[in-house]
Amino acid sequence: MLKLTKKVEYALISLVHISEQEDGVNSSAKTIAEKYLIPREVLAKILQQLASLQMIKSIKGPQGGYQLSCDVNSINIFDFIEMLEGPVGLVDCMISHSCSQLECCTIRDPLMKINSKIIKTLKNITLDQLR
Amino acid sequence: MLKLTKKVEYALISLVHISEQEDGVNSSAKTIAEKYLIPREVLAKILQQLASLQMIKSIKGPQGGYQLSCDVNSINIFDFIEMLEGPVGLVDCMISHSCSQLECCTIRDPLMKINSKIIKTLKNITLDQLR
DNA sequence: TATTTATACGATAATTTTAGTCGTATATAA
DNA sequence: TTATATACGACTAAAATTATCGTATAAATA
Repeated sequence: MLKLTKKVEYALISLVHISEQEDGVNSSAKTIAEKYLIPREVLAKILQQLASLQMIKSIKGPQGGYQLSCDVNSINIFDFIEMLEGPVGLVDCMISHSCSQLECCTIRDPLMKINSKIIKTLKNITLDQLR
Repeated sequence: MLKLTKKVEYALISLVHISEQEDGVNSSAKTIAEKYLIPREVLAKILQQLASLQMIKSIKGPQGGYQLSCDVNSINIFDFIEMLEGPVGLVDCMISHSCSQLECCTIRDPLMKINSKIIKTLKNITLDQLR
């Protein structure tokens, strides 16, 4: 609980890697996977998702791979996580407004405050700060 | 991801409930389970764990149940979570010092800082603040 | 133009974590 | 003695996460 998924972890590592390449240099899924010991297929899909989110652009064919196509200093970690994983919250009712406890949990309000603080923490860090 | 478990959720709801009872009044697992729509057996075990952690004391037999036996204002949420679920961290290497990425993830240091901030947030809130 | 390298993507499988159930034992109030 | 309640181990189910497989497509280059 309270953990990041491997998907987010792998995505962060990859983005940092890609953002550290010099202009015009491609990073392929294979290269990154081998360097950071990430299963190739898993990483491939994550990079595809990052590409569809316009964070990186793909170059097909031999010598192909990915290049950065966003400002890593203008994207915060919380937004990044939600782009990859969808809505995030400490408990379901922060996300979906549906509460399995019919009269709704007595602790919702305080949990919302904690939730906000955690989100604030994550929003205050941009991707370039991971480099 | 980044979610509390139902176990923690149920435990918090129960503790708040129990802490709101007048002195000498017992709260049974059945009562709490029914009031908050929590599966009885699941709740029973959580309450047993809270009892073994000395946070509540159990009274067996008819009219039995649980009573508060700790200072809810001296226990913070982070410690509470770890008492119930064990070590908590954004990524495994914050907990076990083992990193599946042999040369260790390039993003470990910045993640540790984020981790610390989240822990600090949780440590700054005591259980009585949920009431 | 055939070959190699690389991305694209859907389907599915395996694993792990979380959540819930069942059965039986024990204590105690009335 | 009976009903009520906790104690606890074993087990099952469900959900989320992680990993694998197969096939298609694009493009560089020999």
